[in-house]
Amino acid sequence: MNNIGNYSNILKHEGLKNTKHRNVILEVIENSEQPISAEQIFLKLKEKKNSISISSVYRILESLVSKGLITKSNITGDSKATYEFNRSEHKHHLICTGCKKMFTVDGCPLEEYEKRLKSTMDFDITGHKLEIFGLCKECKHINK
Amino acid sequence: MNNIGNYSNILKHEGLKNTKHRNVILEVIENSEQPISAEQIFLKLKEKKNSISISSVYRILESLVSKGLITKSNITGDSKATYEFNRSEHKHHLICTGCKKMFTVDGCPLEEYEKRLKSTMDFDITGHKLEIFGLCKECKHINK
DNA sequence: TTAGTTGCAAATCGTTTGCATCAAG
DNA sequence: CTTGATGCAAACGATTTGCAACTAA
Repeated sequence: MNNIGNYSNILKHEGLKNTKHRNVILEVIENSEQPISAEQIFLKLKEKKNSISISSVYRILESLVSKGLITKSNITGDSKATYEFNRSEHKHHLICTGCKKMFTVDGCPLEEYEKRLKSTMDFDITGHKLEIFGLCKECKHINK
Repeated sequence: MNNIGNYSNILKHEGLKNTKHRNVILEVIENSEQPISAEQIFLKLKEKKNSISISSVYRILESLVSKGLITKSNITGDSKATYEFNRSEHKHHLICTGCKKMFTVDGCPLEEYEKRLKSTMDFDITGHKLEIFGLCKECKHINK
């Protein structure tokens, strides 16, 4: 619950105009427990009586990604992209293949490994995507 | 260069009919150095004078994925899905954000980590996707 | 013979774009 | 005022689907 609806400093710092839509979208993404799709954002704004067109959602998301404020992924296996707030802490997600819920896990097991790769492969590593699949506490018992 | 065009045993074992198309597609995927898209497969078959419709390519890919013979990912960042042969060895890819080439690295740094997660999160892990981004030997000098 | 497989064209889905209008700086 | 932001509808690319013809088992 940070930045209650006020991201103007951040936006100004990135050279983006401070519009209501950008503020609300940043708020929605920052306060979302899970990575969220463009359509889900669009619907959230509708709930909040903040009418916006879906194309503007996409355009805003693109600009926020390009400024590094949020991150885009295509992880769920289906075709929709999802977006998440760029926090300093490094997190990954457990994705339940049963109920499709995502669970966040703190920390990242890859730091050492990446250092090793950097020297053995002569490859400058700038980032990674890691998603772990399985069955959550509840779904493992349902035995589908 | 395994299974030179003959995957009939594998297909029979999975309860899939042994058609020429399925054989050639499996061959193309198994012998591809990198994850390959549906369209690339379609074009490869054309080269090989094995005319097929793009919709059949998608249908075959879907059935091979569901049988666990190949794996589908949406990793490249753009919207196309890619497919790779399911080998027993576990491999990941370095993706160069400069030239978009992929480099395969053997081994996987996650086995221990997953065991730990399994106990701390009460989550049965069945798999994961890991892709590492950066700049390859050549592109890091270009300094874009 | 028959259930599974294919090609084709049309449909769908997520996303992007052109353009005229509008609003923030 | 000027540049960037928006809404709308149309365009787009990747993938899916309905249906009739076909073919492996």
